[in-house]
Amino acid sequence: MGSKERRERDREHTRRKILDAAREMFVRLGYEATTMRAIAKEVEYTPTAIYHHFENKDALLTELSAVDFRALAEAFLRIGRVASPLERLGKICEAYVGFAHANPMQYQLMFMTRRPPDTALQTSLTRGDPSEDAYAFLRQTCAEAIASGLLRPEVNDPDAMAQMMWGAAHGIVSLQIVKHHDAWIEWRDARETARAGGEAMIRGLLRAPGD
Amino acid sequence: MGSKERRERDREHTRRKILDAAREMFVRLGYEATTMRAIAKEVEYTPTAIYHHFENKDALLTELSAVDFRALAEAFLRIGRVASPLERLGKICEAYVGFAHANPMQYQLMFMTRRPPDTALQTSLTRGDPSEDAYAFLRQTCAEAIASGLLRPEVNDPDAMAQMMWGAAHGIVSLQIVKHHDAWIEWRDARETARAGGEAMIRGLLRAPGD
DNA sequence: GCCTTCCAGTTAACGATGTTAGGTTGGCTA
DNA sequence: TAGCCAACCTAACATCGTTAACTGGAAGGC
Repeated sequence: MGSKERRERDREHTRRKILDAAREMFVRLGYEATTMRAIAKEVEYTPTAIYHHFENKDALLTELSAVDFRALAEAFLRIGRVASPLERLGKICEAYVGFAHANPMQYQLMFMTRRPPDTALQTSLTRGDPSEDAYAFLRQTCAEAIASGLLRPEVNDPDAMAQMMWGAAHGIVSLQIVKHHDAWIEWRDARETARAGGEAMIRGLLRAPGD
Repeated sequence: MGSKERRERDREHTRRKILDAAREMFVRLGYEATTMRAIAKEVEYTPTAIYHHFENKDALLTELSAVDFRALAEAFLRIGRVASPLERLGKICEAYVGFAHANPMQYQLMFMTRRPPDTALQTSLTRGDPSEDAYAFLRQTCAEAIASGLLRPEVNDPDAMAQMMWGAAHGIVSLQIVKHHDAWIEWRDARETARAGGEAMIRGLLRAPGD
């Protein structure tokens, strides 16, 4: 006995090896440029062996992305609940841009690539739970900011506000990921730009003083 | 005589046909999904014939993108110079998001796809000239806004400000292009979100009243 | 202890892709 | 009229993701 467990462990082991190799190559070369054959060679298997562990190339990406989404949500969770919603919003922006800066390729796969509509991601991640879903965390913070009464009366929709804040941060980092080679633009540091942009946007949402 | 001109006209004609077919299919199916063979079939040529008019598939995309970049710059030019820089900034934001909304696939190819560092785009478009370069137009408007003295003293860098504004608009529209299928987010209308976000950001850059 | 079953992994192949080498043809120029 | 050149074609190459069919050896039942 115990053999079944060992088999299962072995299977999990090679599965892990494939996943690790795929991650490394996706990050280094990009998704399109890494080949199933190259991944197989890296882990010293035949290309077809991968298909015994994953449905197809996209499934590799999907599984890796789920890990990254969770990592981002965890980075948000580390911000904690101590600060005021407005302070927290600034820290979320900072953490988000820091994540993108540290993992540009993962970021590209997570937020800059159109995926087929229904991947296994749906089932793998619990949506709406702020501990696993970064958007839910952001949205909740926006809702608290609105509830605090510090914001202008016309900003009363947590989703609209979350999408505004997310968009501002995402736009700044993603433009640089795509275009930072275009030397005809004098690019400023993305983290600094995002910080200033986030601050400006929050300030612009604030109820005018003495109102 | 005149035959040389006719030949040239013919060449330009088939070149145009190829370009048109490629544009239509890129927009309808996306860049990766449209095939040189499919384009060739559409214009009733052999795949190899395309290579007599364009270096490769990427060159098709590059040439089409140059047209789109010019179209965007023209849309900006139509805003004119009448309004105050701050008003103009709002209109730029509106025109930008409108363009993205009207041509999502082109937008994706222009601003959401990493391109090889040096394409022929460099030579085809005059950079820095606001009449052909949308970024230059935006930057100049930011510079005028700064010069107007209405903004906070710490915002004094036209490039940083331009990248902030651009990023905010780009982020909101590009997130929706990539993620609007993810039904677990209650997406708000991108144009409305971008309008409100742009307004908020400009307001947040303003010098505090009575300062 | 033997026989069956299962399964990780293999070999070989399929169809599709972007692209190239090497013709062929038909009109222009000298 | 001879030659040339540009436009286009046929055939093919290397590579891609993926599938069908097999193999070898261990697991499990009798």
